[in-house]
Amino acid sequence: MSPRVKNAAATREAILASARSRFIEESYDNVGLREIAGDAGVDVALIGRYFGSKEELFKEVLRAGKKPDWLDPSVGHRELPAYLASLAVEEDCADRKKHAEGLLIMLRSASSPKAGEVIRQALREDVLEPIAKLLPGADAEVRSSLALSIFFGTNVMRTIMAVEPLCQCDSGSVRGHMQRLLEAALTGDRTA
Amino acid sequence: MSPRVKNAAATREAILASARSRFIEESYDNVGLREIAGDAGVDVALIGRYFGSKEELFKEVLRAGKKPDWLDPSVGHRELPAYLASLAVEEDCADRKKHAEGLLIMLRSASSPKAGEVIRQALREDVLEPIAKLLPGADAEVRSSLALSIFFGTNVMRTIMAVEPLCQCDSGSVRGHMQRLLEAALTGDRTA
DNA sequence: TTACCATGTCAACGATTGTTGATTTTTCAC
DNA sequence: GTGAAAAATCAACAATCGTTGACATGGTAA
Repeated sequence: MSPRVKNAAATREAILASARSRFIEESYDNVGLREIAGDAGVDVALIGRYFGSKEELFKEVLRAGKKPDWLDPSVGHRELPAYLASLAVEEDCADRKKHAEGLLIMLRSASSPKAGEVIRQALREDVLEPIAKLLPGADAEVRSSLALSIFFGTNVMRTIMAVEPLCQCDSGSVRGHMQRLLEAALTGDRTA
Repeated sequence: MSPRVKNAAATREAILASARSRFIEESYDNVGLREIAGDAGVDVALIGRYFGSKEELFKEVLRAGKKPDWLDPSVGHRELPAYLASLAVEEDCADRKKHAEGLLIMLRSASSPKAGEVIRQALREDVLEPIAKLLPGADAEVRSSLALSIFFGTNVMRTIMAVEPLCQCDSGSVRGHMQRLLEAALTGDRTA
């Protein structure tokens, strides 16, 4: 077959985009390099040439999707639950949707030996610590982790387990539930 | 090598036990039949003979681990949060530990195409519906799903993502957090 | 003992995977 | 236009996987 037009930057970007799309919908182990290459309209070997290995491609997908300032510092810790809840169900805002996809990528491939360590580090540095820095109190890290538990838990049920009651639920309702749970997670009060 | 003692029931059980142990600690795709057979001290081919295929072996692991009456009907829906919270951290009670392991198996392999459908069905029939049946109110299924979201979420963070603040946390503390979140999930009140 | 069937082992298949080296094609400077 | 380098393709590798059929071994009833 006749080779495609030559544009290193563009094909690299195409591979990266295809990889991201695949990793959003399937686990690290269940995504083949040939699928990614096929989506990008490129031969498999190019992935090795541009990214070295599958693991490094995955690393690059994570790195390309992250934004250091994703957590708007202007949001006080009081508005954080609503903010994180909207992050989970927002379809309009491209930024939030992209960030939610990034978390979904981590969730999907979390139990893969190859991708696991990369994910754990990215989760710690890019997600957990920024949230914890916004929280007052001593056990900020614990509550930050709990908040992410809420996010991952609902995403497991909705996206991976495809549990109908939570899938068919309208976005507003889901957002309400998540906000309530996030408030319980972030404010460590024991009013009970 | 000289064949082992011949005991069909025992070796079948040994394979099942080894498979369960492996599936608790690794994803469906990352567990090889040769590992399972090795743990059981058995040739790989025996797995095929006794269980047909890897997928059916996995199905059998799930089926063997389930208990129809795991949710004590005597527990009122008021005590349910504490009951489910203890399920997550209990190390003493063998029954609860076993059931928690079963949920962990589902969580670990949830994003595997082969095991996914089996898991979704087992989760619906054996976990979600029993909980929902115990809950009063109209949206019992939704709140049941939310409760399981809490369980899966914290387990993702603690076991799969290995997030330190939640791992090093003492069991009592984790149980307290989970109970608080489960109460928020199960009682759908909007007191805010 | 001897025949027989259940039980267990061995070896290999076909398919798929990530990866690599050689080859071809395009692009661009001279 | 020509040559060299970048870009892309092709072909094949080695490893692993689940699976299967042929073969060997054990227990057991006649």
